[in-house]
Amino acid sequence: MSSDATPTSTTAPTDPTAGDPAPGASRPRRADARRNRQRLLDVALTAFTEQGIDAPLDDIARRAGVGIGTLYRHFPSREALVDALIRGGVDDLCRRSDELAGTADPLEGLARWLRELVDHASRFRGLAAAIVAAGGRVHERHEGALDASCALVHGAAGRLMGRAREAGRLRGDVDDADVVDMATSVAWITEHAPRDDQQTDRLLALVLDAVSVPAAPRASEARER
Amino acid sequence: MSSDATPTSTTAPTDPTAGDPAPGASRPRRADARRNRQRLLDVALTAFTEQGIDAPLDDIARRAGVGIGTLYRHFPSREALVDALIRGGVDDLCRRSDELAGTADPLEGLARWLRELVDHASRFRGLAAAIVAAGGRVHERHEGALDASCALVHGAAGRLMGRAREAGRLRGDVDDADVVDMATSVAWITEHAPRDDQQTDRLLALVLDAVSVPAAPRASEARER
DNA sequence: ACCTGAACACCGTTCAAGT
DNA sequence: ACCTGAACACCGTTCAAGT
Repeated sequence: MSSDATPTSTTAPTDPTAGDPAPGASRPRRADARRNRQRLLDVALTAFTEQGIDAPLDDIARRAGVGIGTLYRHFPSREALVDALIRGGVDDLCRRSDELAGTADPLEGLARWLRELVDHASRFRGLAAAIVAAGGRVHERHEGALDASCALVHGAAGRLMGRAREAGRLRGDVDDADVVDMATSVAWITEHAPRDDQQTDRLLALVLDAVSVPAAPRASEARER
Repeated sequence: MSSDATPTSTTAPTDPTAGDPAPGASRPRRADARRNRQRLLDVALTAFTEQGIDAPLDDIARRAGVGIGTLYRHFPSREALVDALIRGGVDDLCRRSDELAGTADPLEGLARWLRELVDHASRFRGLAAAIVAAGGRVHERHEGALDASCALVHGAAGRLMGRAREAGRLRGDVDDADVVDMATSVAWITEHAPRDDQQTDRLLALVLDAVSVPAAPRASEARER
């Protein structure tokens, strides 16, 4: 409760992507390093929330009371810092995907989840763009720090979409990644061109409408021509 | 033919927004100023095409053979430079809107135009984001240099959408600006996360599908409940 | 093992001095 | 009326020197 947004547990022993060294086992850090890392995360969260994802890094280091070199030691790129901040939210989205897989109406499950994805991508200015960029950079050598989180999100989305498709409620010809991109771009639009309060819901409803199949009219055959 | 992309005629006497001084009449410039301005535009077009909309301005000035101050004198902001470059394309879009208003199927006219809008917004990296940002910044005091172009685009889109709506082919509850934003975000997605060649068409088809009403089934009444 | 901050690079923007 | 470029500000990133 002290900080309502502890982004990552500082030592997640089974974090699949945290370890640069022996994968899987993130060795214990020195006490001051742990403290510095956590301070940086706390300050960065505030800075990104206030100023967006491009907030100056030296500001963050200074406000956290560490040298700029320490920031770079813990987070070799801005993206790595962003990833550490959103990792908790990504985990939440994965969990929610499993929960919502139990929804009676599979399309409603997908709809709710996409809405949570949009909220997630709206956490700070610039995040939606970073997410989409990570999604479109799978084949590069310099792997982005957000790639793993991005893959998790796409996986979670895919599970719900597979279910909706099996139930005949999702169009067979839509690309799963397209749906994730479109939903993320709803967050991006709302961020750059906020027009009114219903905008996010309206746009998301449009996306869902476009990719879904109406509830079966008679449960037998429904020729669509 | 010397430069296949002369972005603006250097002295458009009736350009509605070019004149900072007496509106409407852009006074004749000195010969060297005209030349410098045109050189800057030529170089900027190349630079933006190659490196995206964030290409360094001093590079552009140097390659154009002028001092950086000259660039700023002609284009007080990066956006002003971008606007000058796309103004021709915006005019084209407005003309095309009028032409396509003659299409037999009003929905197809809209579809074609939106496809051209996407191509326009894809001209250089970063442009789609700039367009959406301009569209969402109408109420600010520091008016963006792209605002006028953006308004023209929205106007052109609105004409085609009004026509489609009158013909009963566009859903009554969709916001015109939403459609423009969604189409532009298609360009943005393709730019950041290019997955395959059909992506743009696929995404745009989704958007159209979401906002359109299927061709009237029997021409009489079609209760939607 | 970790921290520090000076040093460098890069880019945007202004403005005094010129023609 | 227009051009120039030095000067300043700002930010990212590295790395030698420390503990």
